[in-house]
Amino acid sequence: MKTSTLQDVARVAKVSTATVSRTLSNPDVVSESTRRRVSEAVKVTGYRINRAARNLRTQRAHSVLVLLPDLANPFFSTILEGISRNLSQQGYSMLIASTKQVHDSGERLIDYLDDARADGMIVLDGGLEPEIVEMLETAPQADRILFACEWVDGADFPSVRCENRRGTSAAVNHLYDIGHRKIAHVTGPEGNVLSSTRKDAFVAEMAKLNLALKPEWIIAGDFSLAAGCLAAQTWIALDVRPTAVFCASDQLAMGFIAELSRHGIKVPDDVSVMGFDDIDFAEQFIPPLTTIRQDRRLIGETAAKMLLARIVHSNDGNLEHAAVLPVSLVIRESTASPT
Amino acid sequence: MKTSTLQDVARVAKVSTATVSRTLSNPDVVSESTRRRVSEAVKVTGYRINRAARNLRTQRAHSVLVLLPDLANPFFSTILEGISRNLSQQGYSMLIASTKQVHDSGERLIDYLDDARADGMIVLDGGLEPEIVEMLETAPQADRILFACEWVDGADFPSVRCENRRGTSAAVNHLYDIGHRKIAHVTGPEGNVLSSTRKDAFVAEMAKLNLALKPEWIIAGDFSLAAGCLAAQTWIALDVRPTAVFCASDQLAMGFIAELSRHGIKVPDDVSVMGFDDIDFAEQFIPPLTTIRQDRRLIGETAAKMLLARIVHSNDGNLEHAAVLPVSLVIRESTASPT
DNA sequence: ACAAAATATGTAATCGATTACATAGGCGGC
DNA sequence: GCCGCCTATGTAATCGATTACATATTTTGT
Repeated sequence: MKTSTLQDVARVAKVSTATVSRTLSNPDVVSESTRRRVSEAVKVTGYRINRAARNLRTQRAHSVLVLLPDLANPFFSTILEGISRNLSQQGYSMLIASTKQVHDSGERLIDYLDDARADGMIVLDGGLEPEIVEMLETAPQADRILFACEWVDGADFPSVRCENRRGTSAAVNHLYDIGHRKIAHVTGPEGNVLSSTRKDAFVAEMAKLNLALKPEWIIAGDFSLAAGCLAAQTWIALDVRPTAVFCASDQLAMGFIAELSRHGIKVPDDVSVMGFDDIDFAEQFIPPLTTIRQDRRLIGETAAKMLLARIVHSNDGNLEHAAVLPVSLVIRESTASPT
Repeated sequence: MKTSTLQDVARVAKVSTATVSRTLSNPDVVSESTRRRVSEAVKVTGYRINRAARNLRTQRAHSVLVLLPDLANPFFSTILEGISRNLSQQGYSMLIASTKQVHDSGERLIDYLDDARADGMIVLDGGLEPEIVEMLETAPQADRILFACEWVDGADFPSVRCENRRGTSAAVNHLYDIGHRKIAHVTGPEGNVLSSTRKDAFVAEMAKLNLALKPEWIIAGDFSLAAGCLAAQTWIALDVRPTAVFCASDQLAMGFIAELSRHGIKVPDDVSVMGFDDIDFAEQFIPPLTTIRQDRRLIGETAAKMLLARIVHSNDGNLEHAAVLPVSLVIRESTASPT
């Protein structure tokens, strides 16, 4: 049973292929009666559009590439869900690749756009190497690239972000409000925009509250559980231990707490610990994690919406260039007043 | 700057498009000198193949759809990484969709294959509704559908699985070996093949060891953290509390332990708890989780390899139909001898 | 009632790569 | 020197949908 084509439908409905095509993509311009005949013929033949043919003719791939730093990182799955939901509503498919892998395989990122595999690209990785960013910026398809969550300083791509500064300041203020005066910060990876944004905001907020901040209270990490463990060891070794720790990610916070617990140090009794992100597990962690919540599904949906707008009205000047999404403080049990 | 086509390359190299195409896809049949001229012309023109055109002509999408039960579930990300790695090596792209979403949007799953969007499908969801399974089975493209991790009882799709029975028996034996005689089991969701396979294996192993097994020691769950919490409440309420609990997933085990901890019950001091999967977080959990490890990346790679073999040699009878991948017992700190 | 406009449909070119078939040239064998 | 074979390349049809343009038909305005 070969799949049937527009021709087959046309034959059955006794009209031209042009009419069938119009009926399907722009029903208003055909008469009621033909519309019915064609619909009937579509049903009879079991016609399915051949996307390769349409893509060739329309010069559209009807799909979008989503680029992750690392597929195995669960942080991104909810974002993907948001993206996917929005794309599929509009008849677009979602391609996934990881920057690591693309890089390893020697493929050029821009190829996905160049070779008509994807109409646009959502990049969830602000850590692309400068020469790759340069390549993306100068590519003719640069206006169909959008950054989400992370971004690249100095490059002018449209982007979706969350309120990193406000989230950081809310975190510091929460700790301040419940009585902490010595607060440490575990950062994300060196060179990452989120890391530096949150670190800068942290320093600024501490200054604003007139809190002392020793250099060694800023502990370098990299968003991972493992880095959180290391950071805990660093904290343990401090002469003066801050009574509260604001971590740049929930995973860091969990690793931090896990390591403390191995040393018999209790959270929040002995030290308060906060994360950032509100990943699914944060609520189930022991203790449940106080954190800054990002609506990851919304980030995904917004990114998809903005990118599709650019793909569809590529020449329109009135396109939103940056969306900043709200975050919120979620107080659970990993923070408490110092004793 | 329009992107250049085969025609452009042909013009520059002063050969026909046929020769250019051959040079690119089958260099052996063209002479050394033309090969050089064409390569040069490709470089000069910056030629990139147009995949839509090739896909149309070759009747291949050069992409594979991966279907998840739920995009937001982190269990799958490493599997995806394995799939993606293997696909991109072979020049294939990875499309992602979730069964939930496809279902909600009223799309038919088979459409992805029908309309030339994807050449094959890797399904990570054994819980598809019977009418959907029926549709997939009877579709002409049924031989390009492969199940991984989960499968559907009664349907005869090629599949990649892990040794669920052996893993379960290893778990029970570990608990037995360290001295437990009363062992409970928290199951996965009703109707899921993994749930029933593991439950049956659990019952069988208990019998083999001549251990008593009260019906209420089999607690219904659904792989989630939340279900683990509920199961803990059930366990707490038991007249006779088993001294060890084997959970059908790591998330269950974590929820279980988290809830116990809220009731002041210590793991492994008061009860031993095991999971299944060895998700990334298991090692960092407090206490680090004893579990059965599945190599999720290998599952993904194997699935991709098997599916591609079917896509490329669709008529070959010698195709592997089922791969069963090894699991291993990982002993950490959530299990100990009963006191 | 007739020109003009609006509506409905058909004809055929087109998107860009692949490939069956045709052809040309080179070479060896007899 | 002729035939056949092999190699390298070109010609042109093809995949299936879209759409500019042409044409036929109906409606509208005066």
